[in-house]
Amino acid sequence: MTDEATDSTKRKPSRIQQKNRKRVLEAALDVFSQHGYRGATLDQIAEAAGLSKPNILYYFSGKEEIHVTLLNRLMETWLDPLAHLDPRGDPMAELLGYVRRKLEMSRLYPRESRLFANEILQGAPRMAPHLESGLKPLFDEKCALIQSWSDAGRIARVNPRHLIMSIWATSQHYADFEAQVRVLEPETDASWKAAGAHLETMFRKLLQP
Amino acid sequence: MTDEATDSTKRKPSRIQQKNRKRVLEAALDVFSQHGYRGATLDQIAEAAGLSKPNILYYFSGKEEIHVTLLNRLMETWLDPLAHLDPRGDPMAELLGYVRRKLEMSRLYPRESRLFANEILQGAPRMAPHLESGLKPLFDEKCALIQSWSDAGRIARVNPRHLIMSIWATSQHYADFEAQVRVLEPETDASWKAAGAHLETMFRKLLQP
DNA sequence: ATTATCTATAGATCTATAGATAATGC
DNA sequence: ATTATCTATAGATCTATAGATAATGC
Repeated sequence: MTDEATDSTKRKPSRIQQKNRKRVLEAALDVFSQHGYRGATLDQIAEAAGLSKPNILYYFSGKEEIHVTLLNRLMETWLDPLAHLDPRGDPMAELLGYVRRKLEMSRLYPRESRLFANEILQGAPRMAPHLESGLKPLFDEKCALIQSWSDAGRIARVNPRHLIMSIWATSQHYADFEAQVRVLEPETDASWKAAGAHLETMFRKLLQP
Repeated sequence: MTDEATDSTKRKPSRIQQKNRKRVLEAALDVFSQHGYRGATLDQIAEAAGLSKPNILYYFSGKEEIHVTLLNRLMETWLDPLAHLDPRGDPMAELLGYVRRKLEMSRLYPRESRLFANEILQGAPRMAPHLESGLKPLFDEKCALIQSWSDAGRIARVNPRHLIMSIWATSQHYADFEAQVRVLEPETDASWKAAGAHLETMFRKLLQP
């Protein structure tokens, strides 16, 4: 037998397979992050990907599979900064570093941030399981870590859950509400710098023992 | 002449007109806030309003008019807490009061919060003019006020624009990301209390001169 | 031989309107 | 007489598939 033992229906993806699947996902990220799941159409994705609509459905079984694939891929990237909160590091440095990395992700990956925001905003219909299985355990673990730092007096007394949520809220705001930020503070570059300084000050003061 | 001088095509709305328009708007708030503009359908709105679909279009000229009407109405309510930031009050009390009122609005009007979030997230296609004409002047005015408080040493040195955005981000997070908050912190009542305490502490520390 | 792409279109879903009928207010 | 509601449906938009044709890899 020459099959790969795991699944006889699966063939190794060709070069073109891989490349075109990536193009579709890249285009879909654009479209889904801007219009949400239902607001996005295969036509828009096809146009953005430079492929025909039926051709897209040759690579993915349907609209939903594209969306789910994106969400699954992003989950990991998205949790990465939190996962790197190091129990052995200096608490203040670790937490401020986390804030910085999180803001950096908003700056560099605003589409990813908006894709998630859209999904959560609409009740997380396709991501609820992932939140339970992926996010929650990590969240609980890091809350315990922060709690231990707080108990040991290495940072101020603070509610770990709401601390983390505040970090998410403030950093993601700049990506998710970009259309509003742009109106209120048109100087983009300066704005990101000022945001970083502001968040560092805010969380430093909050956490100072 | 017996017409009302302003617009001869307009008649005073009947009792039923007013009541049914309200029912439609109430239902539409439900549906739009959950699915976004394109994700919402007139069928869903009609169902939620308990009216037939053509009947809804008897009261509104189309889907877009319903959405725009909602956004226009909400803008005022939404800006109200910021508008009440009083130059004559005690700076710290005013700002912490603002935080408290803003969080309260998230708790009491999560659908309104999500309606706005959806609109902004998708680039504010139907609200950009309102942001410029309604939000921006008020925002600039209050930023100047906060700056003057900061300059006078009555609160700590702080970037007013990013302070306000942080207040928005943290308070609205609890409404907009409710689906996620629910997973991570299932005890709803306790969560709102803890959120209030957390935000008060955070902004008090930030603003303490 | 297998993989990739295209044209054409089925079938579902949605917004909106036409036109008839019922309810309401003088 | 005017206002409100209903049935039926036009016309647009969308997802997905069928089936033929072209390109690629042994």
